[in-house]
Amino acid sequence: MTLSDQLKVAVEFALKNLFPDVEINPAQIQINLTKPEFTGDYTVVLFPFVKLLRMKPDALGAQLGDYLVTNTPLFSGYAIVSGFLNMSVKDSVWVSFLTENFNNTSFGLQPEHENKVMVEYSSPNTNKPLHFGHLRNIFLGAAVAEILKTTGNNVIKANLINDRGIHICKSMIAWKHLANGATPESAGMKGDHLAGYYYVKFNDLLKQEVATMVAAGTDEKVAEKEAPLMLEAQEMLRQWEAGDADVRHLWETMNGWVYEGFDVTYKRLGITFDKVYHESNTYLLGKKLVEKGLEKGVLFKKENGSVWIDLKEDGLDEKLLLRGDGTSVYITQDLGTAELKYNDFQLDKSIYVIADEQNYHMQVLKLILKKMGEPCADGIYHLSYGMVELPSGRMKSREGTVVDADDMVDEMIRLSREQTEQSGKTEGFTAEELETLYETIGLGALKFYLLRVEPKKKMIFDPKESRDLHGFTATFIQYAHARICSILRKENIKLVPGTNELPALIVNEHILPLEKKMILQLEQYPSVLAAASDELNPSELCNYSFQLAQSFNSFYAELSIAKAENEEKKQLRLMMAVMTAMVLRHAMGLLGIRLPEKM
RNA sequence: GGUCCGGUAGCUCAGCUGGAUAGAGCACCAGCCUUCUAAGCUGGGGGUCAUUGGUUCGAAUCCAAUCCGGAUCACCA
Repeated sequence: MTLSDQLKVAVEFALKNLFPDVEINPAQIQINLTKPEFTGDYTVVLFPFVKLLRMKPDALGAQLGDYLVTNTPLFSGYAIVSGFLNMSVKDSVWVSFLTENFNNTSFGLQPEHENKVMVEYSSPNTNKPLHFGHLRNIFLGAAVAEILKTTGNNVIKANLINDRGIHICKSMIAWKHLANGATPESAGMKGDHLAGYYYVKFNDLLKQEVATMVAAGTDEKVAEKEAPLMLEAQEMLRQWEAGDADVRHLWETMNGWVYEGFDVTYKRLGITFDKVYHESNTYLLGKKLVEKGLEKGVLFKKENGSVWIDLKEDGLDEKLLLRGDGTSVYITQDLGTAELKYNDFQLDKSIYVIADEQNYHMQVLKLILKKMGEPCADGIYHLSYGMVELPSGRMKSREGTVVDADDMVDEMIRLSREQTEQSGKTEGFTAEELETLYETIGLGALKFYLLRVEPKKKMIFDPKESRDLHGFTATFIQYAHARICSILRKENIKLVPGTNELPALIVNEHILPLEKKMILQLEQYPSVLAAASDELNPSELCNYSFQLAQSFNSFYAELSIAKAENEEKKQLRLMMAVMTAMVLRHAMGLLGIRLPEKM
């Protein structure tokens, strides 16, 4: 239990004892951190009780303060400032918190339980390489999965690969027409980039066809639907669903290239999955569900054979679930996948990390499953995040403004190399260690940049700002960690969790403000973790870690650890340093960001 | 038009289950390397928390209306 929680319980108990006749609602007890400009550590807000008890704030504060100081072992004193009761925590409490926890590898973690949660993220299409928008998705999903584990959940990380559909057929057709049998090897390209190249080519050719038809007098909308290439793509999709051997063969070959390309990128990003789903395997399940829905009368058929659901009662519209020609649409396969996931793992919760442009789609998906009485419906949760935009506006593949994921990673690593070399800090590393360091810094900066903003907010990716390795960045946190490691090296302390040996001590000295600020922040970590998990919000860990590193840097500039005033102080500060490094490592580790020991 | 999301410093963002004088980073200005790593530290300027009204001891935070920006409402995925 955190100190803040302990104080809350103590206040509740105190009020009950002091005023046994008055009913007090525990939810009204408000504990804040005391603002730095006042004396004290935690603040009890007195106003809610002033009215209830018909007492003046000062009188109430004095009674409550006296009670807490006398009847709990936590506080050394209190001060009342305009309706706020500021409690000062005993130095000995801070010291024992440190001694008990500085080396505790499960600090902040909650016990495991049976709750099964699937987090689906990444979910690429196999017609083009990963781009910058995918990176926000991937980092967010991976981080949320790790964060959920800290609160004891049994987490399954899943990737759903969108490997079928008309868009896939488009790159296949362009490849057939133009590639002359090119392979990733012969073209010297990553497989995903090769497929993406032909996807773009298809759209170029289609545009030409449409332009020709419009010039010949065809209506533009009609031309877009009836251009020969478009008809060819639709025909290919039908052949694919019918299992045509040639089409399937080409499809398998090209998808194989794309997977090889994705694997390279995932590996580089440090991203893994426990389970990979392919929509080519799930869309038929979706079709079966649609049939079931028809039998149940939840769905209905129109004259041309297309299948729909009526959601007007729920304030939505009619929604298409199966085309007139019997082929699936986007939501058909999603229905199947939802059911499959649930049956595979008996999920309590199924989290979809998907951009907010699909809020409506996800709302409809959940509603349809619910109406059909599928048990998987209740656990579906859409973790909706805002799109990544450029300062000039939205990224569009057709306009070539999409930032490629592989290029972005290269650029960040190149940048960290450049800045490390500029600062002349390359001594004492082997060439191999330097490469690792550049990757750690570059990738860390990229992940942090994308995770530091609250997920639901749309974010602007400013290439200039993202190049900055100062301030609110992973680099700042990595640097603080490297400084701690440097100190510990000199003191011959190895930073291996659970093995740090420092003498337990009783410090009689006064804890200085800079010291207390750090210990107080360390004490917050469990509640920060819990909040990040509750809200599925990794940015809380970014904010917290940055503030902790900031406090350490201030502390570091003012007070020496190695040359502390006496041995007791030195041990105390070493414990603080060890614990800070461990907490930073843990928090950043959840985000997939490594902290170097030297930089 | 309906629904959903956002609007806080020049820029990017915290703060939003109501609490003290609204915080960071970047940028700008002035200092700090003979002391554990200056990718750092210290200080400074910079705000009508979109607007208006309401709720109350107290509103950036809650409610209502309005304005601005975005997403979405396809036999695309």
